[in-house]
Amino acid sequence: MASPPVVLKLLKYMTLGDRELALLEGLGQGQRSVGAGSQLLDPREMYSTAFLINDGWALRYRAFPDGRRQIINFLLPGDAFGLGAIVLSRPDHNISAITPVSVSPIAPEALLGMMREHPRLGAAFLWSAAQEEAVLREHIASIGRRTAYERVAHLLLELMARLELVDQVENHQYHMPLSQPLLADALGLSVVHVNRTLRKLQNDGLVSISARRMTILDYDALKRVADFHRGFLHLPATAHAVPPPPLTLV
Amino acid sequence: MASPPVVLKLLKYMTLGDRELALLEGLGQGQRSVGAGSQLLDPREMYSTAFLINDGWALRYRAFPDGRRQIINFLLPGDAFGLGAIVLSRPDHNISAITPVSVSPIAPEALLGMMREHPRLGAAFLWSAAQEEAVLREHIASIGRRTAYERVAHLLLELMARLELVDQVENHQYHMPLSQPLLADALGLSVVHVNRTLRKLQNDGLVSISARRMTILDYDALKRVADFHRGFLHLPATAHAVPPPPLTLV
DNA sequence: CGAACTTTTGAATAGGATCAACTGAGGTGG
DNA sequence: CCACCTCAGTTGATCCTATTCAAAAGTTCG
Repeated sequence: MASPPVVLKLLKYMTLGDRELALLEGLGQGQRSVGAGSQLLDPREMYSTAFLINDGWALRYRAFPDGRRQIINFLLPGDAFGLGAIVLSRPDHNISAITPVSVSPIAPEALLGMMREHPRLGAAFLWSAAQEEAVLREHIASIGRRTAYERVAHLLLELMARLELVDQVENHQYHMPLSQPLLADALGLSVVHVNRTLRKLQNDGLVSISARRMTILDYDALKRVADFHRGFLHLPATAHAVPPPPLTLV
Repeated sequence: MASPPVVLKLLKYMTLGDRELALLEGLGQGQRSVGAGSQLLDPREMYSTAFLINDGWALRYRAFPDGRRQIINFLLPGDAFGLGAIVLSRPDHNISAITPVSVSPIAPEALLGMMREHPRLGAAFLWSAAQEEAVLREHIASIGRRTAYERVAHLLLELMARLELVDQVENHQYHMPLSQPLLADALGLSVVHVNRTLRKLQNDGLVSISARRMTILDYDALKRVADFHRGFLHLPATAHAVPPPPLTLV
């Protein structure tokens, strides 16, 4: 069986020993599946347990009383959520499933214990959290100062880079289950404008989209447009357009 | 002598014992001061040590090649920065001092050690980090979906709420050293528009500004305009317009 | 097959940007 | 001591990016 995405991802940061790998795989126990659209986290309920996403996409959003909403970030396989449970009582945002999603619950104390006894694993998780925060920062830069065209370009590259960490990109091509209304709420744009912008990116020959498959046709041009830097993923080796080969297992 | 701001802040989350307080105060050793405009963190240099802000304001920003820039967040007394040093090699953003700033260096390992041996202090720091991330999320919601008027209103309330944590608000009034160009880069607006928006907030009788002093005249109206929720600070007690009294020292 | 949603396009509008100009407050060096 | 520079704040006029409104056509799915 293939490694769960969280293992694939952490291996991009450091090599892990057998014991560490076993522990990580152990986290994947108790998988449960939820359908597209399910609420995974709700501010009206208390935090309880955290989850690791094994498969599928989810989104974190802030809803306004008048119906507006802003998507904070997308959660991909290998990402965790709900870790606020360690120190907070109630979430301040929603998380819901975009596609059918498979998650594994993680007891926050178990995670803390693991981090205490295996500092290298702890560092790997901290790296993952730091990376997520970097994504948030770049998102702020995007909606604050990039034009619509640049914003969309940047998001498409960010998603590709993150999916590469879990080996879900082939030939600059990946499955992208986001509808245009979702993109609009993520990028702070209207649906109409997202549509026109995507169209223009395709007309300009930078990307090609069909049936939820995204193909990056001109990576370098897109990178230039978006001022995209793979460095925000904070990979240990020098980052390139082509992802580094996974580190060898011990 | 008054408690350093980091102590004031963490006491809003939980009571701390004598030993814990002593350790915290110990972090404030080795203060150094830098002038307004100094660079405190630069992506061109490697991460080294982290810092705790004792006094003054700083800002974290992402600079674009063509001169645009986006301010990610403001750092106030009691905030830490540079903790990425624990797991990352190089920052992906800049931090620079807005006012003269006094900082205390913290060796990342010392912090980790303290968290290991004093889990309650560890939880308090995690709370502080979670709070900072909540600010980032709300910032995304702001620039993504709030109008200019709402955005400015929200920022003014956010700053007040955060300054309350370090006892720097009196009578809905606080020192606000941000120029309009800075506000513009933080809110994703042009300077001209920030100016007009601030003017309108004053004409509407919601706030009053003079000589870097911000006075919130109509907290409730402002809160309604901005859809501001004090809950994003994740204070343990129910949050009110008026801050809860500081918890008694053990 | 119909309901609900997504994608797409056109037309009109508006929120905010850009350009330009003037004022005032510090700072600095001759 | 004042000319000169820079930067913050302000206001008017114009432009444009992105929104809103509207409507049609394609998709998905029970």
